Amino acid sequence: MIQEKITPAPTDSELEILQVLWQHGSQTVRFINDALNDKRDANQKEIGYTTTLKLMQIMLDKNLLERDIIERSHIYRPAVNKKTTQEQVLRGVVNSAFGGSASTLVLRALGTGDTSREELEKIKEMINQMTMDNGQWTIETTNH
Amino acid sequence: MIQEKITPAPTDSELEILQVLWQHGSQTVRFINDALNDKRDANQKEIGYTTTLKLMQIMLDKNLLERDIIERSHIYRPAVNKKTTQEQVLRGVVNSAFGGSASTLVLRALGTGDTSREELEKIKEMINQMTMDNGQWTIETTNH
DNA sequence: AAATATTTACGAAAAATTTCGTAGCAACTA
DNA sequence: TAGTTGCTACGAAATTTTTCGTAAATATTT
Repeated sequence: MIQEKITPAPTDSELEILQVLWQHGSQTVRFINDALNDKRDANQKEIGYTTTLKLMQIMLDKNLLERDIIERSHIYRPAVNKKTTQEQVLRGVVNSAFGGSASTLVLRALGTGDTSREELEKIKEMINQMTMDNGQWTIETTNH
Repeated sequence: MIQEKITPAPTDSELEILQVLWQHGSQTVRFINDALNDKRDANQKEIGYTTTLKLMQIMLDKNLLERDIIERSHIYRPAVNKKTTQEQVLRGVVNSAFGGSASTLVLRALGTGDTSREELEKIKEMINQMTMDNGQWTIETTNH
């Protein structure tokens, strides 16, 4: 489960596109653009179609996306792994805002109150199951 | 412990400066600039003094910093709370990379293996101590 | 067939962020 | 005092990220 090539960390807009693809699978530019605009506040200006298109072409170039051409329409899919990318983003945040301390980030995240009781239980259980394998904590990854 | 004014989320460079100030207290531009360069990789180009100066002047303007003038030298201090700011950053990341799910972020952060056994224990204990107060999880905040 | 609509390519503008050069002022040094 | 050093102010360049306009190709509709 290693990232094949080294890809630059996605920008914020790129992450939004990746999220839609991770959630909905391979899709057209049109679908992505609609999805992005749907979840926008109504007061915000819509993202133009060509804006999303251009962004996705750039991502193709950066190897963040791949695509198939079907009937003149391009179907894009993520070229990067969700988990790996999230970890990459997290590393960046831990360094830029938490002085390198992942546990401080966790404490802070738990403290925001956005976590439900069931999720807290899940997290506790996960901590219990974590094991030290060759110098690294590992855990049987379930799907999240 | 509420942020006095609404300040825009700090940029990455701004966060690095804030971290130095949170850690070392009020300091001069010179001190900050040295600190930033110290923790840089040797292969990277040094950050120029005026670069840091300008950034801090911008931050002053944005109300991210305040300053005193002592003997012609300016002493800067954070104008934003560390915890509040970290939560603000976290909210952004949760939305941009984790589809709004704080618990997924926590799971991911715990899974990176950057957390020591003691820290995991601390986190477990914290989860146990968390209580539901008027619809929000809260915890007696110790210092982190 | 003509008009309309959809789609991609792509240069370039716009916006946001980071970096630096220069000037000016005060203090210290030789 | 002349020269050097260290500081701030600030415009502007450089870079990165985001957005859009226009053109070209192909399909769809009337």
